[in-house]
Amino acid sequence: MTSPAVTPTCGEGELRDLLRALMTTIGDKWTLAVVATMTVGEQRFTAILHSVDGISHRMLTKTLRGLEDDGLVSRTFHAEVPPRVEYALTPLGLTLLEPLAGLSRWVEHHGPAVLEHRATRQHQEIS
Amino acid sequence: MTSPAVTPTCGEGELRDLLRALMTTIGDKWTLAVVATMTVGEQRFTAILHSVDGISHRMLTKTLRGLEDDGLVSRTFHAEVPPRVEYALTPLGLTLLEPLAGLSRWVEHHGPAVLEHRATRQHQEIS
DNA sequence: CAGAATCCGCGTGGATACTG
DNA sequence: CAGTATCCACGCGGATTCTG
Repeated sequence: MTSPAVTPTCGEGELRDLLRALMTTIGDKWTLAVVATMTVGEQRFTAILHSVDGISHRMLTKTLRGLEDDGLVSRTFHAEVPPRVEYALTPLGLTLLEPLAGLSRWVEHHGPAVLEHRATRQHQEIS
Repeated sequence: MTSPAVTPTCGEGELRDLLRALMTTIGDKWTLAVVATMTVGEQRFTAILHSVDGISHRMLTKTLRGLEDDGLVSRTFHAEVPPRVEYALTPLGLTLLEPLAGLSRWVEHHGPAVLEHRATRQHQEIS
């Protein structure tokens, strides 16, 4: 058959463009890991820094800025000494977890198959 | 509350790592658009090239290579003159459309809200 | 403790030209 | 028509340093 019955929601270029814009955001190197870490609740900067493991100081700041700009994460600054900043998923951010879980399930089921395909690539890599 | 009830599937670092690896793939600049285009059925190289609009010759090749390596897209080469190559989503590739549609729905509902947040960013950009 | 600023290497992606 | 190869610019991301 030349026309599969599967027709996902994306039909117009507008939506596809917006979709890709957000995918680029959450698909970047650290955003996903940070969001995953924050599902456990409000976290301090250094707590996230240590949880994510591998993320640099600077990248965590940038990632959180991005999430904050998107309205997915709230930032609460406590002007104490020493200063304390708490981050948490906003209601909007929480809604993202559902489709994200769907993707996660797909990875659980088909991820290994993808990796096998990558390993046994047909067009062998040049010597 | 400090511990939301939402606990997505991702709990272990293993899965989160794999998830991010695949997110990076499908979240890259063109993969999503190409997959979306290919939901309509088997396509020739140039057909996709014109459908995606904005993608360069070279990037389409690389993107298709990636999808092929992942086993999401099949490549059929017809040794004729002129040569003809047809690409189609594999069964595995088709399974990806479901979670992708979930994400697409999220973007439909909450995407505009995200864009508004981006526009009215709290920490004003320095003059 | 949180984060802004600087420097820099590297990968990505665009334009172009060449092959089969 | 489909794909590869080369060149090059830009932005991401790491390491480091400095401030409140």
